[in-house]
Formats: sequence, structure tokens, C-alpha cells
Amino acid sequence: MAYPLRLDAAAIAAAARELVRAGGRQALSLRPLAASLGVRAPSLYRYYPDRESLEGAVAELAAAELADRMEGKRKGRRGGAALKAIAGEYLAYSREEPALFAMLLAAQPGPESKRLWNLLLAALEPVTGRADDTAAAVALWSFLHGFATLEAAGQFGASGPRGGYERGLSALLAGLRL
Amino acid sequence: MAYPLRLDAAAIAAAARELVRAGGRQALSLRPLAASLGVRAPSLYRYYPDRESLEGAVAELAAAELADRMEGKRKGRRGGAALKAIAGEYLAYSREEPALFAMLLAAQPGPESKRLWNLLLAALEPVTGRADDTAAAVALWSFLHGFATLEAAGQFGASGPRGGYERGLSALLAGLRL
DNA sequence: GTCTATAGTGGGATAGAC
DNA sequence: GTCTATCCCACTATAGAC
Repeated sequence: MAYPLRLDAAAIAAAARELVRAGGRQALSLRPLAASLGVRAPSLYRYYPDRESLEGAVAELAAAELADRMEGKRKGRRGGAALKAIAGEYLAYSREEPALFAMLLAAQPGPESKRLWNLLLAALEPVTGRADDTAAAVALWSFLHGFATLEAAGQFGASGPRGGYERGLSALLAGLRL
Repeated sequence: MAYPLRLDAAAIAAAARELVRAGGRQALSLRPLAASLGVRAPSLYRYYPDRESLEGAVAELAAAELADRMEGKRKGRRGGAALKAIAGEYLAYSREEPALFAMLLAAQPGPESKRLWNLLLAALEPVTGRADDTAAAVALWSFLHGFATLEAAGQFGASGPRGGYERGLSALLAGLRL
């Protein structure tokens, strides 16, 4: 056996996650990634056919991490408090891991994205009084994602969002109850 | 005069806009851009020091176009109808020009971004009853931008947003009135 | 002062040896 | 399964023509 097995898909994805976390999406390049794993770039193609599939794997890791964090915050809370807690965690993740957060939309939704979706739906049910209220989940997710994205892009300027998050979240939840 | 002036910053930006429009942000590369203007790539550096500044110029063009469209829709309408019209136009722009829409966040906000902001604030005033209601504008913009972004990224899946836009917009406006 | 030509760097991807 | 070697393409920088 000339070349012993040194790689596996999960280890590559984890190393890719670190590159993105530290330097953003553009920092995910094959040569540095391979170097961080002690191999040469072409070896990676045995596990991921192209760079795009690597991005998808990083997106899945990020979605899983976010879903874990949100689920952790939900525990021990109910109703509106639970909903605000997971919403706040969505925003906290976008602030603490902006590069990984941005990767969430870089790939087509995978299984972990479904978990995020189900978390939102479950948390909304006691607030709107309806099970599987897809429209409400779309609305809440849109608000959360938009706020996080605009804030990360610096679009709120020097004056900041000026309480727009709290005001919008309260208004949206109140309106969804109607 | 050996080399007559063939370029100017506005013409370069307009050609760059076309490249982005047709092929997305990655399609904005210097050689094709220069070729579309009948010059060689290095000539562009006299007007834009790097690719990033070109992206900023394209973002400004996109913001101006979007603001024009929103202002056009606002005319002849008042109150909630005017607000829903400009919100709908924001969404329509993201659907018709997805690549240019994505460029809006690629650069730091410029003067045209301020115009968009002021449009939102003015349209919100008769709805919330408050002048310069920054928090309300942040909330509405977040919802609009998030919905447009998630939809463009295919995050709503095959079933689509299921009325989440209409539901969220109505709920948010109702809640902001309180 | 503006443009051309070219060299240098680095990324993605593939072929074929081991 | 991993390697070397290589191709193609992109952005940067600079020397020099006009």
C-alpha cells in the first residue's frame, strides 16, 4: 500500500469550516485546506467533486451548530419566552459567527435546514395557536434573517438599528396572533 | 494626442452593471469588462483602484434603480396602499434582477441607500403615525430583505413561501400601529 | 496622462503515475 | 488513496509606447 488513508469526508468538512470561520467564504480554497490536513489539493477531489460541494458541507455543519444552539436556548422556556429565546439565538449566531452564518444561504437547504424550520414551527404554535403555521414561520424567519443580514452588512449605519429588532419582533408576533 | 480618452468612470460602471446583471457577481471580471468597452484590462485601474470599488459602483447603480422604481410605484398612492406598493416593488426588483439585488449589500451604503431609507421612513409615517420612526423602518426593511433573500436562495423549498409574505407584511404593519 | 504588453501570483480542476 | 505535473483563468503590478 503506497499511500495510506489519511482523509475522510468529515475531517475535510471540519477543516473547511475552520477556514471559513477564520477568513470568510473566499478563504475556503483547496490548497490551504489540503495543507491544513497534511495532504495535497488533488486528494480532496476523492471526497468532494468540487468546491461547491465543500461549501455545502460547511453549510450543513453551520446549520447543525445553529440548530443545536437554538434548541439549547428553547429548553426550560415556553410560549413567547421560548420563541424570543430561539430568535435571539439566531441573531447571536449571526453576530458570533458571521462567516458561518453567511454560508447558511450559500447552499441548497439540507436536512439540518429542515431542523431549523421545524424548531421555528414548533415554537410558533403556542404563540399563534395554529399547528404547522407555515406562513407565520416564513414571516418570522424572513424578519430574523433580514435583520441579521442587514446588520452584518453594516446597512444600519453608525446610528445602529435603534431598537428595530425588539420593536419588529414584538410587532410581528402581536400581528401574527390576530 | 496619441490615446484619445475612451473611458470614463460612469461608462465602466454601466458596463460592469451589465456583466453582473447577466451573470451574477462572479461575472464581474476585468478582462471581459474591458473587452466590452474595447480596451484592455489594466486600463480600468485608472478609474477604479480595485475590483471592490467597481462592485461599489455597481451597487450604487442598483440602489438608484431600485429607489427610482419604488418612487414610481409610490406616486398616486397614499397610506397603507403606498407602503404596500413600495414594499412590493422591493420584492419585484429582487425577483427581476436577482444579481443586482444581491449587489446592494456587497458594498458599504452610499447616497442611494440613504434614498431608499428615506422612502421607507416617509411611507411608514402615515401608517404608524410617527415621523422618523427609525425602529419601524428597520423592522420593515428587515422583513422585506429577509424574505427576498431567502426566496432567492431557494430556502423556502418546493412548497414555496405559502403566503408568508402577505401574512408577515400585514402582521408587521398591524403590530407597528399599536 | 492614458493605454498596451507582459510577467508574476494564486485558485480550481484534471490526467496519469505510484 | 495520494501524488506530481499541468492547464486554464483571474487579478495585480510595472515598464514603456504614444
